[in-house]
Amino acid sequence: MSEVEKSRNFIEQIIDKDLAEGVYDTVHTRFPPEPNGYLHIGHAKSILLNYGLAKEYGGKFNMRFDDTNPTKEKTEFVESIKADIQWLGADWEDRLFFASDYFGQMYEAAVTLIKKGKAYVSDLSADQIREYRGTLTEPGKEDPASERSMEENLELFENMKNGVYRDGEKVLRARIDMSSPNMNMRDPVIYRVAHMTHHNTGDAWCIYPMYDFAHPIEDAIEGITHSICTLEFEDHRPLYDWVVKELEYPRPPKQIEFAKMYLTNVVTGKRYIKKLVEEGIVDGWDDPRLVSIAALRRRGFTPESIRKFVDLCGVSKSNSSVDYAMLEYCIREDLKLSRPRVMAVLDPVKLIIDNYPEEQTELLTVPNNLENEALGVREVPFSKELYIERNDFMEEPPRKYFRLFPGNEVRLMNAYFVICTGCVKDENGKILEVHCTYDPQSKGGNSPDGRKVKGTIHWVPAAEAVRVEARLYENIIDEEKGVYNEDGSLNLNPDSLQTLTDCFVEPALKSAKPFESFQFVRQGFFCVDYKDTVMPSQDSDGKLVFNRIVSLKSSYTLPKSE
RNA sequence: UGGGCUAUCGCCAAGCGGUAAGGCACAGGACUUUGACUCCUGCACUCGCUGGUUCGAAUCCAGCUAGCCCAGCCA
Repeated sequence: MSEVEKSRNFIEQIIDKDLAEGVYDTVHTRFPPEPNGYLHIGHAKSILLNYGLAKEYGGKFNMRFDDTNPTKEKTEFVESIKADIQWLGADWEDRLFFASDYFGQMYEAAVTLIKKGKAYVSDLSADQIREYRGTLTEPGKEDPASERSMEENLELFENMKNGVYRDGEKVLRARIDMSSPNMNMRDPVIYRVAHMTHHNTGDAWCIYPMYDFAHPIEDAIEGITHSICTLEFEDHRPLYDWVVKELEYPRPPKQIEFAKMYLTNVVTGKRYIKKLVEEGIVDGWDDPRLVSIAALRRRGFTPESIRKFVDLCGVSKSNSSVDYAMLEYCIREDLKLSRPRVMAVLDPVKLIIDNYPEEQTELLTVPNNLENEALGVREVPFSKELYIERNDFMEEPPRKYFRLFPGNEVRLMNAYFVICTGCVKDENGKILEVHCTYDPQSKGGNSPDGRKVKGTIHWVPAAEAVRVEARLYENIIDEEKGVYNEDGSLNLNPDSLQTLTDCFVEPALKSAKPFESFQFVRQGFFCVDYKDTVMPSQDSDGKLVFNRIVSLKSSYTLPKSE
């Protein structure tokens, strides 16, 4: 009766302690993307982690665009990022912020540092700064400008703001320690000159704060308690702490780092994806073979499945790569009880019931999902000519094959028992049609005399079935060789997309909507592709396209015989 | 080679001095209106290595080894 208590991850343990010791009396998190691209599965972990923590502790979660570098940011990404996060179910309520809205406060903060003698304007070029910074093993040298008077620094910084200098001519540096073993502490640049139009502030500013200076201020302004980021920022934490300390924020936020999540055998790098898109190998950043949030959505993953996945993966500080099978498991789990289980024939061959009345069609009422009655029932027409899966018939069956072969009786799912009587082939031996006779007493799939059949196969009515396109997607990268070949070209799996154009689904699916998912008996889970689908209607043929989300676990192949 | 971080089953991941949770994957078996699903069962005498402390260590100490990150006026 008592469930095993779920172990608390290391971040929860830190928060528990902070709360217990009164360091904070609430939990306030945030997700701070730079609007310079689309979100992928890795971001989902960060989003859901931050949102989940806020919810768990009854705190708040902010959405904030970290737009401090106008050279890389665009408004179009702001909208797509918001849409993805909403789809995932992370609710920022009325707390949507832009770092650029704090530029005024950041400027004042910089002035404060200058007045405290903790920042100075440097005349060094980017190259010189690099040179003066030293190397990993050698300490850096003092900036010649580091001893400038406070008054002069104030004037110079104001000039920077007023546009007297060209890009790169002057920067503001924090005065910390040029010989620190931590490169980030060697008088980091905190403000640079950039004459550029910002997507949010336009031309109001020509100086922009650097991440290391801006981020802690953003967090402090918003009252963030736990500023969660990824491992590569660990070395920046001393600088983060330095900023909030020098600026004397009362209850400064605390930075906590966790390991990014990687998925095995999928491409996540923006560079690679850009190349795939440019070369026309994928049809955009939402191509179902990719793992951007939009791609996963298009392929048919549900927000619930992503949430479950992130939850299952856990949080830690060790770099890891999660098996793609875990993601597949999560979507199967979600869909198998929540979506109808319908019949689709991907590789059709005609089945003719010789003793079934020529002109007769009956409507069979079948359950949508045996394990979830709430999903109701639907009607499927049944008549003399049907389509069945080509591999559901074998003229000479191997051992343990218990579907259709001459003389064998099987059940047509939800319909009747049929006994196979043979097949018709063309001159090349290709099977054109399979013949059988049915038992009228076995309607619904059970015989009154109680006899059993070993096999049950799925079918669609030949006349009424809807012709559709099915796409079977695989991960685009070959798991053996990696992303690149030796000559630098991308190493692509040529079978990453298989399109089957001659498929049939039950007529009930004619009204399927974009993003709607179904479980196709023995074929796996499919989702209507919103991008390519043209809904069939009475006056047009239309086009219904299904993307396979994930296949069933080996139900498609015969078990190996001993 | 300076600094920071990480190392527990094929993949994630608990564990925080008292004698290795759980999930995915995998393998058997039962069940089944599809062989899926479901249900059982199995799956680390061992925690990167080597020493030490202790009645007792994956957990503490020391020394190694391996991997990741840092020398943007990116975030």
